[in-house]
Amino acid sequence: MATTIRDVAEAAGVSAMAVSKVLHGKGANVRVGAETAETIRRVANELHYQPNRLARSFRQQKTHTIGLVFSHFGRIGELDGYFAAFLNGVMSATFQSEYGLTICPKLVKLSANGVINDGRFDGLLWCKPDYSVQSAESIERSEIPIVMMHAPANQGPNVPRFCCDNDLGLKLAVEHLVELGHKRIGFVMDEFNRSTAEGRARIAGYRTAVAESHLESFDGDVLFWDIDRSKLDQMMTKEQRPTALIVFSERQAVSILREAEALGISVPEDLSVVGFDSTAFCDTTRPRLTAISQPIEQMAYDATNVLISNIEGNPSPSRSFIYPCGLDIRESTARPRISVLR
Amino acid sequence: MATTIRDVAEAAGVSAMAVSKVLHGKGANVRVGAETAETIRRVANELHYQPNRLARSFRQQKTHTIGLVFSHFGRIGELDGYFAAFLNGVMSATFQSEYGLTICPKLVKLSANGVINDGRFDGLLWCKPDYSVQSAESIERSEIPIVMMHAPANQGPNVPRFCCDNDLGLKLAVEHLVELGHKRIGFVMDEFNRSTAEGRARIAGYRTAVAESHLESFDGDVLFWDIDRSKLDQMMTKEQRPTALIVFSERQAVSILREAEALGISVPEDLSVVGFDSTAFCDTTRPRLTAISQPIEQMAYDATNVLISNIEGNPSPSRSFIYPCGLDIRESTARPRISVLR
DNA sequence: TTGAAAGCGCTACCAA
DNA sequence: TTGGTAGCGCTTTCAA
Repeated sequence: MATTIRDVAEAAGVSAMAVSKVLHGKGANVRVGAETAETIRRVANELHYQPNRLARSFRQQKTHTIGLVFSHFGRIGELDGYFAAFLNGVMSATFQSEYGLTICPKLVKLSANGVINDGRFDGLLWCKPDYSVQSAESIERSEIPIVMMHAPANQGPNVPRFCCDNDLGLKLAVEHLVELGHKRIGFVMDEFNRSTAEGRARIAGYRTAVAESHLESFDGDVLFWDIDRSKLDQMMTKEQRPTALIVFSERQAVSILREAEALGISVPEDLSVVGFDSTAFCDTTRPRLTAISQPIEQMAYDATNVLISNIEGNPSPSRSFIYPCGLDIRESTARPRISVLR
Repeated sequence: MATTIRDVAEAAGVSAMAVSKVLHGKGANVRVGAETAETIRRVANELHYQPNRLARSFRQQKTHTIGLVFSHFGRIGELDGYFAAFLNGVMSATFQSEYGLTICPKLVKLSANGVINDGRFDGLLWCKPDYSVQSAESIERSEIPIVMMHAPANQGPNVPRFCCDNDLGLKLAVEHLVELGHKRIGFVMDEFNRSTAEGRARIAGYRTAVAESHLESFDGDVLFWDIDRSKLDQMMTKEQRPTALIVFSERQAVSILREAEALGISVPEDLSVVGFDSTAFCDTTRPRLTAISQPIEQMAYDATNVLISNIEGNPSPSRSFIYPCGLDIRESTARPRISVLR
């Protein structure tokens, strides 16, 4: 069995309290002389004493661990920089403050119910939340701080939320394309994100931007693409086809690039493509991908730090943190061919 | 304060034991009638009873959590598929068995000492281990199972270890290049991995493969590149320059591709490049990257499952699990230009 | 079929 | 300057 604080105390001829004080600085009133302290440290070392973190956490009601919750936790994409950037931000903040980071299974089913108040975490970072009633209730009843990533400002429970300015991002993308001479600009996303808060926010941003640029909307301007891959082909063979597509994510944008290649549509000559989440990855595609940027790592870093502040009793007012989007122009966008413009 | 098992017991007019039995099946000797059980469940529900996992873990000495240790935990690469594949394997195994997964700070400094026996984890997955004496001692003294990833077979502590067949991988790469007509093949890696077990294994594999193919070794055949970027330029402007480079990782291979582009060296015409870790990412580079493959996700999945088996008392014999490498030929390798062959 | 008691390892609180 | 006591929430063990 592992050496306990009592073993050390006994061997050093002192009380358990003295050991706790010397090794962990606990026990505000307790004072220990320099010699005694030295003995305690020596004995602890000799016995290979290892403080039991579980017992300490239990006693102190403080685990120094943050839980990471994804509303849908499938696979991590190998093909985009999003998760890496996100995790880099989260890890750098948690590790700076010497917290641990735990990723839990089954968070979907539980709607985080089982995780919010089970004592394991000092706080929860919730990424891409859904807004089921059940979740909202759990969150309201939470005894630990919660912070949300990619949660639009004006819905859901009242916790700090971090989000990029989707409207701005889409506006920049549409304006860039319009400047190049595009008149028919489509938006492509996967079926899943149709029900996501972020998905809806981006569709809305797209429609607003298109309207503000006085472009005509057209049939199938928002394409849900992952179910039926032939849709893209159908769309592109129409007489009046879009000359540019804005795509929900890097990953999906790459799929579009490949699909276009397979269909003999050359990017950017026959079709301009804009992605979302401009990471280093966009420089590796061919052609290099023009993309809307959001400062993912910074957002994750800030969100985690706000969470930690809240945990440590410096509450930030529960409010929304909105980050501006940018547009990184690379090679996948260009003037449309005249022939296509009709 | 949170509802405890005693609150429930009191409200239901039974003992705490009865509640524990009904809600968690604990207490082998305890029996509870169907009606009483129903009452208990109802009351627990009404009071929003949430079992305290910390207390349970503490009592049972079982946390249902696995610790993830990296010998050097800097940033996750956004530009390669390695980490995503690794984490996908680990997560899918942990979550299937309903374990949690914790990533800890400061693992470098502590050499995992502080983490091995502090009660937080049921087992440890150690990735890319170094072999300091300190680490070895900690591991020997560990009271929980440990499994190692990317640990060569015949060195370090006696725990299950998972590794790819680096010799085979390098052999395949060299043979492929020799078949294409290459005579001078270099190996490129970063300074850090020089001291890594895996780094040394790959250098050794490279040298063996080159020798077996009866190629002459040459000055600077193993290039440590990240410190001094001009080295590549120097090497490529030599009269007798390598016509092909095998690179330690995807990420570094991409850097080489870019550097070559910047220097006006065209790949694969003037220089063939082979990477290590063939993930989907290699299809997105330009030119698409020929790469040595190892089944990262499968290895991570298997390693995690072996760890869980060990935790749950079905020890696998502590032995090495070696996975074969393959070679995925894409576009970054070709016959060398005659002019270069001299 | 049920309950009481004891204690996991540690630290807040109170007493000396 | 030091130590004892009690108890965090739960479950193991023993008694009824």
